[in-house]
Amino acid sequence: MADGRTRRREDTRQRLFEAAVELIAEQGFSATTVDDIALRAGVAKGTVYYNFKSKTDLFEELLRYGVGLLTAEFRAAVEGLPPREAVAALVRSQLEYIRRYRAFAQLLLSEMWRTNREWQQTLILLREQAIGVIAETLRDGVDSGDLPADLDVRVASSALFGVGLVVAVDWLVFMPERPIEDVQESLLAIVRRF
Amino acid sequence: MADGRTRRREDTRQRLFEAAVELIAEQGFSATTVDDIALRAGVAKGTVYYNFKSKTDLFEELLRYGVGLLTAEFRAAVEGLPPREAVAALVRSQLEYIRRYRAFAQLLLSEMWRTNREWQQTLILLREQAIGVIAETLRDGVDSGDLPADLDVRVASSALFGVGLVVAVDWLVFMPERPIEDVQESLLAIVRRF
DNA sequence: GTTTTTGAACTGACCAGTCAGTTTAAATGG
DNA sequence: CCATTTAAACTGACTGGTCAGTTCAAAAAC
Repeated sequence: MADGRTRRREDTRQRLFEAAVELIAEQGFSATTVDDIALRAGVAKGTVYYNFKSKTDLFEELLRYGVGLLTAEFRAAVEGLPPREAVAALVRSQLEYIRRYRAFAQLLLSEMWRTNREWQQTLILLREQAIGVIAETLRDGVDSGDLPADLDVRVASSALFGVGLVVAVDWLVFMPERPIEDVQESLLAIVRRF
Repeated sequence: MADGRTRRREDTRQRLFEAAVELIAEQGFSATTVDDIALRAGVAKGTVYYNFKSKTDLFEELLRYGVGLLTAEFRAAVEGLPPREAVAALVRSQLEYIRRYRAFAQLLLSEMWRTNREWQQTLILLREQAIGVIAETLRDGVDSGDLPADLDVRVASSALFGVGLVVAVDWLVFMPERPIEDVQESLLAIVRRF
């Protein structure tokens, strides 16, 4: 299972992910060359094609991987919490996730609302996956009466997701010196009405 | 001033802007070719280079033009209004602007939080220009006591701008059937605490 | 007659993807 | 143990295609 080969390969894929996510967040997908990615990851170009079908495939797997992590954190964060606290926990975990994987968040922000790209379907699916966890939480809150009955769950959950993303990335890009607690507080204040 | 020649030229530039903004919003800057832009604008490739120094130059002028329009609308919207109404007017005019120039808004959303692109400086400057109008309005509100004295104007104005952008684009991309009044109301609800 | 646009041809840089060859980890077997 | 074999993992030069940007003569618009 964890023999030297698979370990080595996992390590290579990880390094390729990291290199790709940074470069694509900085420059965008098309402006990032496979040579760049290989160079930053410290591997040969051929290795990229040994590990991934194509540049696009690398990107799609990267999206799946990153959103998978986020979704898992969301699920862990709300586990067993009553609705209102669960919402606060969601906001907190989104912020922490974005601080940790800032480049990935920038990449999502850049690509999430585009149209007509080849990976668009993948991204819409992943978006629904992440927003789905938020929606479940809000739904529970509405059903249990903790949240207002007239709350439009679909709208509220996608707004929550989008607002968190943009506020967090804006924070990291333009006012990184600001402590995370402040940002948490501002976001929760904005969002407390849910 | 407005003779037939300059008018014709303005018209050509306008068509090039429109073609470019749509294509770049869909695909990103690098993936959009000058041939594409000329084709969609219904113009020869040579015309692009007669009217603009380069592809990058076209893009920068486009950013300046689009943000200039937004800033002008902001200014017109707050003209003579008391602070709290002015904030509502800002939100409303941002939404209407984004509905009208959806592709440009998508483009801003994609490019605004990137780093290391050639036009990054231009974009930061333009961002400050637009956010500046919001900040002035909030500042006035704080000074006159209509808004809480402890409001962090810098943070609040950039949050206001970012939240409006992401909520509006999300609306147009994922729930276009939803009436603008609903979205206005949700946004104002989120933002009313300012 | 001047400005603007056309359209086609051309150049040179750049880049995704390929593939024949090399290195490395681990399995085999003595 | 150590030597040999195997195939997985990686390498990097190379190819074929693409595209930004240039040029220009001729036409169209004013």
